[in-house]
Amino acid sequence: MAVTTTAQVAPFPKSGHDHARCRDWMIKRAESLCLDQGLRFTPQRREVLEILSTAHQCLGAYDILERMGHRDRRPPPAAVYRSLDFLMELNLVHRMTSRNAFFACTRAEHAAPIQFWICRHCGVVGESESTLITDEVARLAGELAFRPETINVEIEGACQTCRTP
Amino acid sequence: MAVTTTAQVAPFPKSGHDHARCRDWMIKRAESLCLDQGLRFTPQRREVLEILSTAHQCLGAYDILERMGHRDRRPPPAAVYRSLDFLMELNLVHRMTSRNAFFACTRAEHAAPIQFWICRHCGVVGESESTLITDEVARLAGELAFRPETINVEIEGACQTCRTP
DNA sequence: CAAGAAATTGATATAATATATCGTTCGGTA
DNA sequence: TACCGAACGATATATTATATCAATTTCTTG
Ligand SMILES: [Zn+2]
Ligand SMILES: [Zn+2]
Ligand SMILES: [Zn+2]
Ligand SMILES: [Zn+2]
Repeated sequence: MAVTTTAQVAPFPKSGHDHARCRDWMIKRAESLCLDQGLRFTPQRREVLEILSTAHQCLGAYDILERMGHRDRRPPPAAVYRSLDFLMELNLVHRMTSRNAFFACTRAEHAAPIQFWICRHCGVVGESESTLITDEVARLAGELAFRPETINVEIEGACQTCRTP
Repeated sequence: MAVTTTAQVAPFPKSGHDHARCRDWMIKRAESLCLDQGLRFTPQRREVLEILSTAHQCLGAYDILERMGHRDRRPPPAAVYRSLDFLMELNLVHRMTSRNAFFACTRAEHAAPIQFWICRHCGVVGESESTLITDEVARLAGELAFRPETINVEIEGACQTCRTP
């Protein structure tokens, strides 16, 4: 495969965009993905993904929990983690390790390892997919005689919306 | 400043190297750094750094705690976190967010943001300093209209020692 | 449909990580 | 010595995550 030096950049979510549309798209994608793989997109898993995709930002597991089940009939913590594990396995949800938080993936495909961008002010998360970074990690790994298995890149800062009031 | 496409790579700690020598070097560096800046390198802070630099791998805050004070007279959790905060402020210690763990920095200077490499088997941590990755992050940030403030790159995998038994 | 297997969820408890608060001690300085 | 601020001790609590086992639901097969 050819190694390109250009990166494909995912759009950072716009400030005025329609969250409901995002959410519907992500839910439909989850449905078809599960259908294809013979997996069950249960109501609980759906609810977790709906909450994350509507929020469109990082949420902690207990933040998600608080929004589930309409006060009564709230599931135990383990249920949230189980749903999150399921969704992360399918790359429908990612974990932001620097915040112990989770967010819904906005990309159609994951061709390569991705980079996460999170705004400190509004908590909105963007994703990019730079092959250049991936290639450089591979090159460094060679020098270090290290075999990489997972690559985690998280950049915190300020998004455009929060810088231009 | 010129932008180079080569990266400066820190040595990954060798399997047979002398931990005591590492530790002594790190302690001396901390001493001189605190002296320069008029900061106090107290016995508690020293003990935390000694533990981390001797271990030469990621340790959780409570792992560090267990090794402090010789069973009796063990400080409370907050004390460890206070020392870690102090040491991280000086870049003498880094936090591995994907593991909620801490390790002693092995570099003399931090010219640029660094990348962390951690072996899943032995827990040993290496650091690299790739300007290429930093530059690419800056370029992506421009496209995303994002202002980066912290860049966290963590690569998990297998080190050479653990792959060649 | 009935029975059994497998996956999912509920319920409870607990582990692991991190912070808040406040009073005391320690170090340097006037 | 008296003072001030940094550091520490003590206690409590918050936050994040997992373990275990029983109950329920769903799927499979006869
Ligand atoms: Zn994604
Ligand atoms: Zn923002
Ligand atoms: Zn370092
Ligand atoms: Zn190793």
